[in-house]
Amino acid sequence: MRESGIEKTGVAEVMKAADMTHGGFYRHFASKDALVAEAIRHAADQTIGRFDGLAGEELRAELRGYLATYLSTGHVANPGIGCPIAATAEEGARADGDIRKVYAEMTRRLHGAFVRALEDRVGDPEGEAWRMVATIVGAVTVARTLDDLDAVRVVLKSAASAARIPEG
Amino acid sequence: MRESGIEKTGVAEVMKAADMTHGGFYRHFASKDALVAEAIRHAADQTIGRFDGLAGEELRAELRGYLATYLSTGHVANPGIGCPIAATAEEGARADGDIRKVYAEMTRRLHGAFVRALEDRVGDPEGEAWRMVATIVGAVTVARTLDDLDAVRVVLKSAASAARIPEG
DNA sequence: TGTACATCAGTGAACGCGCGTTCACTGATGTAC
DNA sequence: TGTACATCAGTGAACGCGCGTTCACTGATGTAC
Repeated sequence: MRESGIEKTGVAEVMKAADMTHGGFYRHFASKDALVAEAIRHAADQTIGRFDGLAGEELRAELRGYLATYLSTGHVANPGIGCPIAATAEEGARADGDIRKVYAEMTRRLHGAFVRALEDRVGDPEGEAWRMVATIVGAVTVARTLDDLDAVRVVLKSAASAARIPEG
Repeated sequence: MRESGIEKTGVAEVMKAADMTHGGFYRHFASKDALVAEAIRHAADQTIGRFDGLAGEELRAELRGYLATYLSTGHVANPGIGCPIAATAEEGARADGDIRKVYAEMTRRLHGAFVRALEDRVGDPEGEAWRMVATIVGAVTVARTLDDLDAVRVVLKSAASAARIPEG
């Protein structure tokens, strides 16, 4: 879904990836929307769940690694295994019901990790965390529209220098 | 298309909006993809074409107004009349051919306006311009996933203080 | 241990629907003489 | 000025296709006695 878009990913395709026929799908999910909500939740767990329960320097170290990977050409080229916000937020924002909620939770979860990492380090952790989240999501979104790898690198580099976790 | 997504906007719907039946569509466009390319080009002209040919303080004043509108709750709530990058970049990045090119051009066009406005004002106009573009696109993208207007305001405010055109 | 039965994940065909695209046709407009 | 014809935007029905969803059925598994 991150790779081809939520809309374009069919139930049959998902079931085929699990080596099954599409008929059995409704033994597991009430609807395609239920699958989408679950899939986004799962993608969020995989990509930003690693900050849950972390704090202090441990959290900051984890976030520094995260930022380096996030702002890489590999992430730009491979939305399928990357951040679900950068890959599908526009589609998610158009949805309603459960899916809408899952997106709001996911964004808040990522923001929350930055807030915890910045507490006692900057004057306005909430605002500073939002600025960082906006910068990295925007950088990858914008970079993915470009067709020139050199330009992609410049975008990522300037975002990286603008979104840093203060040192120890 | 900005409001409902490119994929979800049908040829029949477009023709109906023009008070016609869908059959006549192909007298005007070779395919739906051709319409999409043209529509995005048009949306880009409408929203960021206003910087073409401007320079110096005139350009900076125009950009300051643009930033104020861009980072507003109105823009977050109304993708249909807002920035095509923030509304459809994820879909555009998945496309190929002409559509892909239109997106790359549009992003470069917005970036170019910021570069011209920052020349002789900052050390690294290219990088600084990319940082600003990433920040505002990311802020609106992220804000649209949120379901709480107060949180939206915080996101926009911190992006606004991070993306400023230097005075005078 | 062996038999009868209930459960339920998975199958595969079928459904209704909306989509992009095609096409024979209409009818208004403009040009040639 | 009037007539014959070409052009072409727009109509509306039809097409093939892929989609989400339903459903009667299968067959393996587990439980009760």
